[in-house]
Amino acid sequence: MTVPPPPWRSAPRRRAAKPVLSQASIVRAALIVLDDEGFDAVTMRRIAQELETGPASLYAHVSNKDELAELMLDAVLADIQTPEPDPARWDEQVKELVRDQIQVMAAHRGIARIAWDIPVPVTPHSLRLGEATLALLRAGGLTLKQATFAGDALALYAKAYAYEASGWTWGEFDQAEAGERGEQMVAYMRSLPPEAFPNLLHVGEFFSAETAKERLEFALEAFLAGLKVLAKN
Amino acid sequence: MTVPPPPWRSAPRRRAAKPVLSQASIVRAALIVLDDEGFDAVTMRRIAQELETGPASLYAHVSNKDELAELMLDAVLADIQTPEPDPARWDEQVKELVRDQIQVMAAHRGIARIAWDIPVPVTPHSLRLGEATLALLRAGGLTLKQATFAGDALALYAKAYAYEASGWTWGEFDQAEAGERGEQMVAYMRSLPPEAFPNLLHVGEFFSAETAKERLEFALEAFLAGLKVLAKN
DNA sequence: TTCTACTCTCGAACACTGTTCGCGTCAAGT
DNA sequence: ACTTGACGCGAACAGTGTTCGAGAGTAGAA
Repeated sequence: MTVPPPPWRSAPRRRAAKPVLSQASIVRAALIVLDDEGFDAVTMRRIAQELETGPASLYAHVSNKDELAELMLDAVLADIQTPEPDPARWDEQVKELVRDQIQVMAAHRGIARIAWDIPVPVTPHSLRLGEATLALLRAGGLTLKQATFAGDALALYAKAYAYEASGWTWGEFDQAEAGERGEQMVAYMRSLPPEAFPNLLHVGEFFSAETAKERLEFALEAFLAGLKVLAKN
Repeated sequence: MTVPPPPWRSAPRRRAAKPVLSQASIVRAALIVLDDEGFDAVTMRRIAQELETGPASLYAHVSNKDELAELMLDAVLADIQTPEPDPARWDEQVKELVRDQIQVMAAHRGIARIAWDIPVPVTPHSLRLGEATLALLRAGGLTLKQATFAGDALALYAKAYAYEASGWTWGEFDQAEAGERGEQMVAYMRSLPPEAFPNLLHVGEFFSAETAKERLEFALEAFLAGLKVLAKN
């Protein structure tokens, strides 16, 4: 029972009025929803709503939610610049690249979660990052095989770290609740039986959100120091 | 409109006939479903079906699906034995502990995925493992702070590795398809433009499922070598 | 200009999820 | 023997990703 539009009012010509739907615009909208409302809010319906349309419309430009996720990740990774390898400070460059990856993922809370849902990322910027990492590691004197394995481990750790970090700042608790939760954590650990948990007892203070960066730096430093040892054999 | 049971047939007295519902039995059933049919099959309905009941019945013993996930993880971690620290071979002990964690998670494909959904694991066996790791690292001469950070990194990497490994053997493709996918991978990488991806081009062969164990060993060796370097300062 | 062909849009529906409500039934306590 | 309280669970709700097919709009051909 649809009624034709009244002839005295010019037809709104919606098609031209609102920006055309495209893969890029869908990805952009999805990222906006992700940034504003978090991972759980990124549903096909919510994205469609953002574009003032229905969920079915998205499937003309994106075949899957998984594919959309891949596109989102790639769009985010595009912000990372890859350096020219400098053999004199290759280790610092590797660290920098990992830091950049994590920072970019932190800028879009929840993208790390999405990254885990993608089995093998073969998008353009993923490949670019992979190649750049390999080049740096080779500049450090590692064989291709060693570089491959090291790059895999670094990528894995970066994703894991970013995911955990996004959990801290976007679990289900908002910023205010996070601090409270942290203190509860410390208190709980202190309450453990001392004879069974002599070490864990005092760990609470090292585990706050403030030490997150420090934990990252430690892991990077240790791993790269190890790489230098292995490279000499 | 329920009809009373016919009097000539003795009422089945179901309540006593089938094993009583309990938290432990629910966790057991959930793990069976996970092992047999994978992560996606672990739904409240499927678990209930396994126990010959309805989904609502589970909520009397388990408040959440998240809580159930935590219980499942803890049940799996129970299989890991924690060693007495031996300062002479602490590094080998750390490796062994990480390997055990990964192996146990590989035994229940998909449990790694569940592990990521748990923000901060504070179940009994998680704590036991954490304490054991700290003890080993301290035996290696690390300060408590260093040990905490190192343990965090190792736990993160173990979870990440286990998750990726479970993806290879249980993505959406079954065993036969996995090999095919792997070869497609190699072929695709070979087809990349050589001037832009001189290193990635030759990486395919190192990335098969067969080298998974080798990658793990490399990462462990590098990280622990790095820890030894850092411990001396 | 008129008709056709084709692409894009999108309301409605399907099968599925986790979770809650509340009725009924059962087993033990008084 | 009767009450009581806890547990089992059918049905329903709100939400998910995805598909179908009719409709609208545009562009090209006759």
